[in-house]
Amino acid sequence: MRLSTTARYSLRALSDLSSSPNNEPVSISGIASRQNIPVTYLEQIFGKLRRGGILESVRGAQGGYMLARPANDITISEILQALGEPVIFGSCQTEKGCENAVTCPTFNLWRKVKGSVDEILRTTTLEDIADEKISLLETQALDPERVEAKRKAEESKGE
Amino acid sequence: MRLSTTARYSLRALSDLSSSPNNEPVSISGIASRQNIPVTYLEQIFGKLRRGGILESVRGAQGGYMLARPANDITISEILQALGEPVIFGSCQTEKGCENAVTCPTFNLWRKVKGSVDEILRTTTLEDIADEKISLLETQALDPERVEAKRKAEESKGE
DNA sequence: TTAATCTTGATAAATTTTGTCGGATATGTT
DNA sequence: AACATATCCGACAAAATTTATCAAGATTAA
Repeated sequence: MRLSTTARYSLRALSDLSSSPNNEPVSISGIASRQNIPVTYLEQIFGKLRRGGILESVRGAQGGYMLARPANDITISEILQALGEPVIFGSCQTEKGCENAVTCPTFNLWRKVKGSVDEILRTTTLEDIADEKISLLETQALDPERVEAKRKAEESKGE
Repeated sequence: MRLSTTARYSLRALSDLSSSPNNEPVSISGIASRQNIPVTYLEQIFGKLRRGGILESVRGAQGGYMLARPANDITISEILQALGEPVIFGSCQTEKGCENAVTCPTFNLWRKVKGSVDEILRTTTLEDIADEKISLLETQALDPERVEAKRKAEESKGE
């Protein structure tokens, strides 16, 4: 269960893009060199993002890319969707689905996990990550080590 | 962002294993044929699970595998860990980590997502999935389509 | 002893991801 | 018009990962 580098490149590139002055197209080569991403690879990615309605482009000299909408109106979920990187945990969750979902013991588990992840991705916008608006408290509350420590504390209390 | 078939095979196989009468070792070939998993592949997987403390084995004729602990004491998180399938979303979350986590705009996002997923995997046991104990209500509340529908309903209400 | 079964390591096949290349098209600037 | 800067597109290549197979060995019940 991991995130592709395509997705990571994309978020970094979009973050870079959205932190530059608006209304002016930004060239791929600039972003690529600042973010240390292969130019030709980023071209492909931006193509997808454009076709997916995340970016708009201006061709020709002084051209480049810009956000199709304000950063606070673009969710991470949309970005991943435009990249064709669906969040899938069970085979139940592929396009064609899985005929034996009813009897599959893991169906509900993956449904729950996917729902939880989707919830976060759908409520986080590009602006949030560009401005690092995600509350540190919020992330700490979910920090595995802290949760584990808390669990153990309660466990030993109950004994 | 997807789950490997190794992980899916494993959960199905373990689910099969834990639903058979205790104390008796179950052969790989039996599980493989019931669950339609390549025998030799399942051998590899069970090897990892044994070394990871999830399974115990009995060699020789009438031998096979059995759970090293009660099913309600084995979490999904542990299983994935034994398989060497860490839940990783940012490069920040690899073993070696990522030196620029402090300035990385996506660090907090992936930390939050990972925390949320880990929380579920850590609190769900093998028994839960074998018995399908995960509440249907719980999964429906997180169903993407329902959440989306709800969101839209509230949106149009507010206009 | 024999048959069943796990154990291990190497390797092969398949698939996916990541990255490259060549050329086409568009457009501002000189 | 000529040129420089860019996006655009499809095919391809390289690398990595996942999935699967194979062969030979070790263990043990019957």
